[in-house]
Amino acid sequence: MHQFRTHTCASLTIKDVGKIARLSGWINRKRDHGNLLFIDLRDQFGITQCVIDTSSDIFKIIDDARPETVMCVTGKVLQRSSETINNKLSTGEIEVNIESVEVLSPADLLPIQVYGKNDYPEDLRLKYRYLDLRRDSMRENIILRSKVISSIRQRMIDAGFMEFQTPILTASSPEGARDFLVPSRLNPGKFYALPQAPQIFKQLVMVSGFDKYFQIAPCFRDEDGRADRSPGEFYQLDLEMAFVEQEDVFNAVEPVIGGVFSEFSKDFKIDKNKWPRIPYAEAMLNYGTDKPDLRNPLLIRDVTDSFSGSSFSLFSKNIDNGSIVRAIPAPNSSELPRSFFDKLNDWVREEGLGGLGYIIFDKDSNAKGPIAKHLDKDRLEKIKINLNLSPGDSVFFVCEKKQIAEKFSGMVRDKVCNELGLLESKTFRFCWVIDYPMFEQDVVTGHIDFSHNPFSMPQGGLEALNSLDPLTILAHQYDIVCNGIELCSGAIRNHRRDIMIKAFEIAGYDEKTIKDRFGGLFEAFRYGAPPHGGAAPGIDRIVMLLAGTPNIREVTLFPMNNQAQDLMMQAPNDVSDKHLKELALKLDIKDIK
RNA sequence: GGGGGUGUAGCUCAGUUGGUUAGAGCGCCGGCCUGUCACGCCGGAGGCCGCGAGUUCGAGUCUCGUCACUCCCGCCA
Repeated sequence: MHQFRTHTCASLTIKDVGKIARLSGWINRKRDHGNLLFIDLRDQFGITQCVIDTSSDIFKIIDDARPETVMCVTGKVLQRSSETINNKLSTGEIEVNIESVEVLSPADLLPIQVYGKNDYPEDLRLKYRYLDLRRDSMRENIILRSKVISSIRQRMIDAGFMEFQTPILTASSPEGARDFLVPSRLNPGKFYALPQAPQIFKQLVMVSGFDKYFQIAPCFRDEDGRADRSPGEFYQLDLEMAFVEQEDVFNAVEPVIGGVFSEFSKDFKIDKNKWPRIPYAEAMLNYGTDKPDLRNPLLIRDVTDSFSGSSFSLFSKNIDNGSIVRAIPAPNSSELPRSFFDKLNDWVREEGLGGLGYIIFDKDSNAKGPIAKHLDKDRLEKIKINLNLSPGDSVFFVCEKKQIAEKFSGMVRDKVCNELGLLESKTFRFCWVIDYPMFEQDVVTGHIDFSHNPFSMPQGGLEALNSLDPLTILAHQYDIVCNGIELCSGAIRNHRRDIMIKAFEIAGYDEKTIKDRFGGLFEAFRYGAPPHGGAAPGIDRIVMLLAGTPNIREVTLFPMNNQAQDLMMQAPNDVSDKHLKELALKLDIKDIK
């Protein structure tokens, strides 16, 4: 007989009755009836009830063992009587009568209970992560993550992509987030950086002549965390393809991500059709964000015309000074109490907006509310048509400079949707947001810079850069958004030195800057680079959505806390003077604290 | 770096207007119990009320500061 087990804790069934079985696992739960003792033995796969009574000479060993003790039990598989069957367990029709036992590893008193559904503070859960991971929900999430990654990998391989590894110790990149630095012993005073993404490497893979590349790639960025963003590190499905147009990338990525969501989302609806392609400008108008949640049916409209030159001077004066008015519909809200409108108004004020105008169209389509009387019939009618309003609907107005109006109209759209319960439930709604602007202007300094990343190909190529207002040039740059969450970012890359030089020139950088910052890639483009493009879906966020959790730590094996500390490993940690000396480093922390 | 929330037993939480010995459930320890599977019943241990000042005859409760955790803003090409 095997030293540890003949079966897992989920595998014994009625068919095994009468066999001698050996199981190893953790004591999930003890139920002590004095002369009769039940043990639920647990492993990754399930739970098997084991039973022993006082007549046995090993009773005391088991009676003394604490929950989470690891033990190996051997005994006959017994059929349970009909009234003692437990339908919640796959093994609920049988139990193992313990005839011998070996304690493989005793457990001390537990800082957090494994059994049960209690919540525990996150710092405790992180410190004792191995206990937390034994609990059902964490185990299920981590197994889901493993299956999702395995499925993604298989789908990519089936689609003709090849998986490569790119360096972890690499050069610091001047753009983007702060780098994690690693001192070089052999090159004193110099540092490696951990890659923020394998961006340049994957482009070099294309230049190297490989046609389709992917990698489940760790990415390191030294930025503060959020609920949906680990401080430090996260994983992307990094992919890149040669000789492709934008639609080729979409047609490669859509079935992989859509397929994974179909495979692992139990009772959620998923759009089987081609995902909508929403231009950035359209997203900012209709949804007030470049991360539109399509489960929300409300659409924002521009109603600047309807207020321009009206007797509602608060808005019309602002319009004269360059503000615009955006309107958010609130269907079937005319009968709601006054507090519904006041609360929304109070809320936007707390968020920093001057206030929120609104008009209520009652059941007879009469316009009510503080600003209705300032608008004549034609203006009101125009608003109704513009927003497709019916009697009984209301509409909110944000009057501000474009950027602020977009932001707040988007926030109000979300809020109204939540308040009215309009969010489509149990569904994943995907879209591509396309046609991002290539450049943006700093509001304060007026400086023009890349809006997304400098590697994207401008639409219209060199000619566009030479002839158009930079702020009107779009990039072959795209995101996947699912339920209002940015899942993926990608682009058709700029593979031409002449276009790169021009694009950087517009952003105020000379050729030397390109060489200094992206010398390896820029040099590579001298020797024949294929047109290429790709994308990088975030693995953690995909798993979060599928697991139904808003917190990334729930789908991460060993996460750091918000201060970027690993409470279990106690990282980051002090290092010895010897270690520092070897690296030619001296600490000087007083100026920072 | 800024703002919000939380901090009482190992854990989840209650604690009235500032007033006697700070409570409950889970867990732990002991006892009883041969069919439970959230087993049940009886008993017990366990408290720097995050920490430090202050107001007060008196502070878990009020004020200020500070620390920890968390959420958000900044940041995340």
